[in-house]
Amino acid sequence: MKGKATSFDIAHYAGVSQSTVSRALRNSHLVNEETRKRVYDIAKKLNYKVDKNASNLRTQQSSTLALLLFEDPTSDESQINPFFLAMLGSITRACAQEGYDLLVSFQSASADWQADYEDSHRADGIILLGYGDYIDFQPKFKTLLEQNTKFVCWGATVDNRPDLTVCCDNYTGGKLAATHFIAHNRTDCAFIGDASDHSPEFFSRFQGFKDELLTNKIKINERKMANAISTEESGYHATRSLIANNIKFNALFAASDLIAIGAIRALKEANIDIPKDVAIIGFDNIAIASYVNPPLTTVEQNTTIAGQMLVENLLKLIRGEEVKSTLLPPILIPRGSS
Amino acid sequence: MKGKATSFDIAHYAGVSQSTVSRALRNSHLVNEETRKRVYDIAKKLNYKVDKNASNLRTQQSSTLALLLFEDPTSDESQINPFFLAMLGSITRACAQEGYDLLVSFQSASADWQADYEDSHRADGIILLGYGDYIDFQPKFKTLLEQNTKFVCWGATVDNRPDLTVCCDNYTGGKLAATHFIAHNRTDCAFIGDASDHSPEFFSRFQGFKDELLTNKIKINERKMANAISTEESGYHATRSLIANNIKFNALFAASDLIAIGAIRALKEANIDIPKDVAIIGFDNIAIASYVNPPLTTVEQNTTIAGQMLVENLLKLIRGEEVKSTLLPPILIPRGSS
DNA sequence: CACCATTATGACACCGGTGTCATTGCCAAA
DNA sequence: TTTGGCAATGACACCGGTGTCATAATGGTG
Repeated sequence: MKGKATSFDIAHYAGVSQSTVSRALRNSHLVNEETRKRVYDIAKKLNYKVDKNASNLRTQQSSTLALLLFEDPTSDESQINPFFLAMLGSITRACAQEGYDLLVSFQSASADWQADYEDSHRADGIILLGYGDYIDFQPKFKTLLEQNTKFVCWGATVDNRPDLTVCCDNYTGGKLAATHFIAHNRTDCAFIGDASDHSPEFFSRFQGFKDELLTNKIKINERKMANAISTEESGYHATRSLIANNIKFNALFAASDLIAIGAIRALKEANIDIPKDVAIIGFDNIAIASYVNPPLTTVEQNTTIAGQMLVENLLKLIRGEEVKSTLLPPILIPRGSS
Repeated sequence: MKGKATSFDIAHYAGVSQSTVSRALRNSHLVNEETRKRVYDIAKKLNYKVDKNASNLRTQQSSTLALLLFEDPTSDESQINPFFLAMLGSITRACAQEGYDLLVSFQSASADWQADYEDSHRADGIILLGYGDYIDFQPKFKTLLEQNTKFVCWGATVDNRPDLTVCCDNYTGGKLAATHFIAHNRTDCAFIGDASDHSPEFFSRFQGFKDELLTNKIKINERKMANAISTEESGYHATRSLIANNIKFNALFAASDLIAIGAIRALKEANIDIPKDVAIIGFDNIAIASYVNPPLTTVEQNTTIAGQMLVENLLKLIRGEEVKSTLLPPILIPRGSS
């Protein structure tokens, strides 16, 4: 046998028509049990597999989802944010569970990625995953909506369409951090992250943090805030600049664990003890968080559930079912750093 | 316009035949420059994308590679081995660079995964990635070879076909660890991993370690060896059992970083100081390694290069080019734990 | 025995491209 | 004027399935 077997080959050996083979293999009730079995056996013997391209072409769907990972353009090329890797893992699992394949692709936010995967019928829908400056995304979201592309995204809000977003309740997460500091009498707070609205997730975390402090009549000094993107390097430098400017604080809320880990490095270098001098709370609960020294107190986002929700909601969209907006509850994980 | 635009729509608007549209969009020199431009403009306006299913069906190839990740069946469901996540990241990048899409899928070693992706024309080739008991794999490798499926794998050797394997030089890596211990006068060595040949990678690491010690007239006591799979938990328990059995050693070589990290936890709990009482070396250099306390000395496998080599070799196989066997050089990264 | 419903199957168009071959128009060489 | 060659394009089969409609065989009923 040269090349791979087709349904015609099976039809030939089974002495039936190709139509019947196709039906038999899809367990149509229209085919005789005995015939079905004969076809199955021959298919197995020939190592036959349905040609997905032909099948997809005819049925106009692919049983495949595409995951587009947007990287922080400034981040180190060789390392991927562990939080997204964890998400990738859970999304892969969720897809497998639902019988879908997953296409994974890295994208830069500025590129022309809109709709490429879905328009070309490579995927039935798209999952967008990334921190970053979501302002770049809004016009592209519009294009996607216009073309009726099925997609969901993590974190970013798409205007007037909360059903397209799966997101941790970052605001409440920020409040949890503040509550924890207050309970431990650490009220001289600093924040490292991005308090502007370029990064809506970091922004919400900060808002929750600030508001909870205010509820307790504590104000956060603007000088005790530094910008950082979600990398260890960035957290390190932001913290160093606070220290260099002789800014004092006894509590530090970092918008992500990577930032927090960078901050720990900077503080240690400056001989500032954690948690005695400064208590630190991060965000995400990436795997590393429990292994750093001291172990990092953090606000957990459950990536397993997040991945499931993204896949589940996207499939609902594809099937035309109603989707409710999804806010995942954060949990504070107290460890040695606070 | 209902539904997505096809090349016939473009042909209609451009006043040419569909054949010409197809040629124009693929930059055939057979089409007039002016026509090409007109077709391009209309395609852009209609947001046209070539239907990959139709295209793949006709050309009998998919510009897609499949990555099958085999998990240690006993490992925690929710966490993925960070080393493989790093590999996944680099493979994704390498694919993108070569203009290939990547299908990612988790598999259990025992399942019927052979050839599914390639036979169904979803992918042109397969990358197999996983630690684990490769004995399960051998019969499946045979099937793949018989069916002329294009594949490469990480770590596992496929009989008589070294060209199908990309692998770190684990033996040399093991020697590096031994050399380092000897240089620091730590000669009372323990090993945690799997010294049997169920796991060829761990086995080679151990062999290299043992042989280098022997070269220096040092023998490793069998009682100072414990089995573990590549998880933190497993490393923790293996180390605890050594301690419980009152086995003494001043150097510990762990077959992977996760094992080493588990070992660190067990040793700390037993108030054994690292590196004063026991020096530790791991293997992989996962991201966490530099953040644990103390920072873990380890033998690095360069995941970026590894991913590139896997993709590159697979593409060569697909194109029918010759592939040489690939052994990647390990590097010892000295840190605080030794 | 005629009639109809039911079951099992075959024939065929179709999905949207790609590749081959035929066709047309035009210009230069014979 | 005829012939040959080239550039540009169109017509059409084909990739390997799926879905629809037509058809054949079977059995039960009046």
